[in-house]
Amino acid sequence: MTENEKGISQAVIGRLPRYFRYLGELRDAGVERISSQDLSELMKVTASQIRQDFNNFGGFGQQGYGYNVEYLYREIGKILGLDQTHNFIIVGSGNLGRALGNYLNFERRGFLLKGMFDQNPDVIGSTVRGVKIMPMEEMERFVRENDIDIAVLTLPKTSAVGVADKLAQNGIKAIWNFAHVDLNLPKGIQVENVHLSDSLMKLSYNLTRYRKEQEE
Amino acid sequence: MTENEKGISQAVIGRLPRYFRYLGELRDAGVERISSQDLSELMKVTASQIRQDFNNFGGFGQQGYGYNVEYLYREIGKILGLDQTHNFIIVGSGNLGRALGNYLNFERRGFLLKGMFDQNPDVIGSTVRGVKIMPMEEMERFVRENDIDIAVLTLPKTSAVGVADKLAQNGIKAIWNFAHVDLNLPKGIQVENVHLSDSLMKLSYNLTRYRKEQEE
DNA sequence: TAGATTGTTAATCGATTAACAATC
DNA sequence: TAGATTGTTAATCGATTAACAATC
Repeated sequence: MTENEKGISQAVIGRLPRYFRYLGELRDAGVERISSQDLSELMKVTASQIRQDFNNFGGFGQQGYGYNVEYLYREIGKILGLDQTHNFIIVGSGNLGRALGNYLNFERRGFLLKGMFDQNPDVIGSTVRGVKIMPMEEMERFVRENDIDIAVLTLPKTSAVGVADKLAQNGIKAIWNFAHVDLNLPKGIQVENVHLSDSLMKLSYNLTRYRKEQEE
Repeated sequence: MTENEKGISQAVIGRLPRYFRYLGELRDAGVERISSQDLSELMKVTASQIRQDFNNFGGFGQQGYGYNVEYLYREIGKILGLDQTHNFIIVGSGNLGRALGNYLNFERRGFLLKGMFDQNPDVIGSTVRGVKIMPMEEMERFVRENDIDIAVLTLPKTSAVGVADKLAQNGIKAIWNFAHVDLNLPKGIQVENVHLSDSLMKLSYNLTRYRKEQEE
């Protein structure tokens, strides 16, 4: 990492996790080094793009040699902030919230589930992987007192905006938003949206379009 | 829709679901017409982009008037293929698979859950919203015999590739892939990836970066 | 008709790809 | 050293924004 990481486009950032995944797999397979050319064939992107992407963060390679897989893997991990731990909570403990709470891989990457919340008395008090589901009323205090960085919003869009505002007021740093609504939070609070139905509609578009083309 | 919808960029397509959502909300709020200017302020994009996007599919507006909300909403729905029904199955009936199976909104958009599959004997035989979870061995036959368009893959990446290949061989048209692996399917089979951990890493990057900037 | 606003062309901006000199 | 491959500049491509004539 260099001093100047500002202004790196979201296009580049969006590709980092995929590089990270491929490099992790190469490392696990015992591969020591790889050239941008070989990686490009594996990942089906251009070698040019790979080199440009990495060079946004400084030089990780060596002329005539390529990239050291282990080193590059770790550096990208650092860029992504995976060398640190982040405490997170899940707000909305329905099916999706509980599914995410059960997903163990997040822990491996340094994301630690500290609490879950819901307003449904039937689920309050039960646990997911040892983490208690608490009533919504306790959320604000909990965020303040437990050094919570990230909140995962898996609740209906009607309540999502209000909850997000409360979280913002209590010092949350980032929101992973699964509610089907755009949140409008103060600059400085990072929001990453996962709009599942949008994703399904995109699939539907491509499916429909392809069919029509076949009919022509 | 015009005859020539080929070559529409994925950038445009990716924005359609968001237009659809805003227009649906406007319609529900009883708004009859809207100008690209007003919509641009609401959605925080440029009016130019809105007009360009819509004009990819032909003219939906009227000079001096703007766009009729109801009409535009329906037209975008059609473009997205939401005027048709699609049968889908869920392969992998763990927490995430069951969460998606319980998500009722898909039904409202014409996506009909016809079957779920798993290899775990503990869940086979149980139901999600009346839909039975069947053993994996029955998947191929089921796809062939029940006019299944879309398969949702919510299973570990180790089995995802093999299952996707089987689905392809049995005539699946589209795959909504939640497994953390890139599928490599014959051209013509649409794939939409939802890589949740990639999304979380992006959030982590932005969070980490913002912090570093503050420290400077 | 006059005013408003689209549809569309032109200008700009940014991202991707190509090329190659630097260097291991 | 010669060969390989990066880092980086330059060229191309595509997407976004601006401008405005067409027209309701």
